[in-house]
Amino acid sequence: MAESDAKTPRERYRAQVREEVKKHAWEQIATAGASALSLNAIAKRMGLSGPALYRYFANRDELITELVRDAYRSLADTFRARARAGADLADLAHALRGWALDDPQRYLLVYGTPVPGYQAPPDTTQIAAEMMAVLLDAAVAVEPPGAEAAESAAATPLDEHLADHRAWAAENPAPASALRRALAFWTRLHGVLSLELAGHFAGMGFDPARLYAAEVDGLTGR
Amino acid sequence: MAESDAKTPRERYRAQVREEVKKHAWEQIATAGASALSLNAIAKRMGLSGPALYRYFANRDELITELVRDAYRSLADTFRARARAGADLADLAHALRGWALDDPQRYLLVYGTPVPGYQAPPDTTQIAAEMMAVLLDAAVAVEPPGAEAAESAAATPLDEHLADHRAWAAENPAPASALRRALAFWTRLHGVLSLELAGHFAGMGFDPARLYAAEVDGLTGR
DNA sequence: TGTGTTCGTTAGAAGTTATAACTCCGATCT
DNA sequence: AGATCGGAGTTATAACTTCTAACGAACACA
Repeated sequence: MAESDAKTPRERYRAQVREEVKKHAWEQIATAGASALSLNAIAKRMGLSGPALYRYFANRDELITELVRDAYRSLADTFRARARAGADLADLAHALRGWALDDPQRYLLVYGTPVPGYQAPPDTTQIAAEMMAVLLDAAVAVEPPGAEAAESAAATPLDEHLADHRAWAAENPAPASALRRALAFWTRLHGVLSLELAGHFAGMGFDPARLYAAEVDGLTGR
Repeated sequence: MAESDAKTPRERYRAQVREEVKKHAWEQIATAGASALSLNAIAKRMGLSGPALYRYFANRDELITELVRDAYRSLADTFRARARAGADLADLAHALRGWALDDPQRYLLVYGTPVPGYQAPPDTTQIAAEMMAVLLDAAVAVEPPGAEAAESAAATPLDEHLADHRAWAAENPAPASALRRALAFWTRLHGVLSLELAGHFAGMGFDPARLYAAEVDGLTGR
């Protein structure tokens, strides 16, 4: 959708084909995972011959990177939309779970196993930073009021460390306890989600949603 | 190591070659990830011709499954060894992190992105159950004494759910609060570890080890 | 010493990504 | 309108991959 605002008819057509390629790629990924993504198969399903796709994507990696980018954007968009609608930390957690379960492979494309040498393109880390900013604001909102001045609850060792290493918080003046909460939100919920999506809870008998909800409760002040 | 106790010389040789194949496979995985594992490349490095390896592994999947099995066993062994040496929950957490950082791709082979249709072989889920048993015992050990009878701390909604869905705890009579603690141990530490190994903390400025330590502190009763 | 199993080989089928060279259509410029 | 130039799609091809089939040679064992 982002690159469909083109001037020339050629660019319009080009953007449309790229979009169609990505659509087929997502379908393929959803059923067989990203590692099984085949440019040839996509081309054939589109009625094209293999090498034709190289007019639109330099190589397989570029296509996958583009999919990762779109996935990141999708998650950041839902986060931002929810935040604008007044969502609190618990709402964001619920949105995250919904987004993940809606298309597990999309979640795993973002947060799953990377290839060893892979370096995320700068704009995706930019998007990730935006998401953390939204998360951080929500984390600040649930901090007990008046905590900023006195740092009411005793600062943990992690708090002290984060107070000195807050590069990722940019210019957000959130107290260290909020940084810690935002970080825990991310890692704990990802912990439950990724194990659930990978099927590691299968056969254990309990409901992952309850475990998730319990972590959310713990994160939002019980 | 497990299958090297063979009778006939042929079986000895066979087991030795299988072991060497796996050794090369691990090297390849460590540098390029599991998705880039090439039977052909392994054969050439061993001075063999491609199809020769099919005498030892039915196909690529069987080799990878075997590697996953070995990884599981390795993790379960270090857990069990530590537990036997009197390790508490914090020690187990430390061992887990060491094991993961020692060979990130090995950790990701166990807990990383699976292919959609993949069903873990029964014996690996068996090994996973053993690990949970060790974890559960350690979780029971840090429960406040006298909790079993009165369930001292108020039972959370998750506790009630786990009390009714404790299939994975087998015949372990641990209180629900211990089940919850063991589960949180697993998901929270995996959350930090997997994001760290996947490089999602890169550029954020803080030290993942501190975050990990903080989660361990929270898990072991502060 | 003979016999049969197993190992390793080459050949080949059916995939994959990716490049090169060529045709052809369409948009733009004169 | 007509020539031209760029981009789309084609086929052919190279270099990979997994995996099967058929063959020869080596080795253990009776």
